Amino acid sequence: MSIHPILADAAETDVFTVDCPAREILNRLGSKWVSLIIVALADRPHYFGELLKRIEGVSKKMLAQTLRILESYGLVERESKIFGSVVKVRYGLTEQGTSLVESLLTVYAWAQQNTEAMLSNQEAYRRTASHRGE
Amino acid sequence: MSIHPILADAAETDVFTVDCPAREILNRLGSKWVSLIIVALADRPHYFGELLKRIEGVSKKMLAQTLRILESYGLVERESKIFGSVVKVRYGLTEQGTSLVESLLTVYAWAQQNTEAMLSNQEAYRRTASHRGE
DNA sequence: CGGTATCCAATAAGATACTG
DNA sequence: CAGTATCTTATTGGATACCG
Repeated sequence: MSIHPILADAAETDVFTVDCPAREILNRLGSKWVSLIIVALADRPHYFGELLKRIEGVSKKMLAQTLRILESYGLVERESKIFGSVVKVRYGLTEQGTSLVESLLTVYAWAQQNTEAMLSNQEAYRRTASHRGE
Repeated sequence: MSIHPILADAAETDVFTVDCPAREILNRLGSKWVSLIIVALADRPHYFGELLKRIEGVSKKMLAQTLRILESYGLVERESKIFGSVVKVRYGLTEQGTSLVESLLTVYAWAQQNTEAMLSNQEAYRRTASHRGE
């Protein structure tokens, strides 16, 4: 197998280097809620409350905090809308944010197709237990 | 924009659900070293020491621990080889592990192309500081 | 509704030392 | 060389309460 072109490119802005900025970003994308929020916004913008309900398990704190980070990166944009006396805030992907969706969905699809095999493999691995003193 | 087919599929094994197994896996993949190790193994198998040197910043502990997790999932396989009196252990991707590489590299490529813009956007965002009491 | 502030728990990760 | 064990620190995430 030859070296993948993207991997070859990586040798210049080397992700394997400690001070690679992209490595920082990758770590951010890997945080518990980031990709989930981006994927949740993939089809259309959502209001804060909608996201809170759609993404089970996320707290207001984490949702707000993560949206703030994504906004700072320019992946997500806020829009306040007035409804009578209440203000609702709608979040949507920017063009840059949208450009990430396709890649994330590919990983998601992979996860959905491979999770079962991975988990059963893991169980078999544990039963072997040649690596634990039990 | 219509709902992406993958996202539509997701409605069944719903990633937005708290007990979605794929969500757990996705979180695992997002941990600090997992994707980096898989990408590092993309072109060819590596010995433990090679990985330790290639992936800057990783400690022996984290490398061993993460490799153990990937092995348990069946994404990575170990092979011990005898060289005279010393034993070297070579790690390589399984077929399943290889099937993940392409998706990961797409995200990596995106990160490398967008990191600069994101970081400068973030700096501008901080300067605005309309969200901090300073 | 859409947040913030504060405090606390869980987990991930790092340093260091030791082993076959 | 390729780890493991132990301890400590850093980072994340969650619960709760309060605010405009």
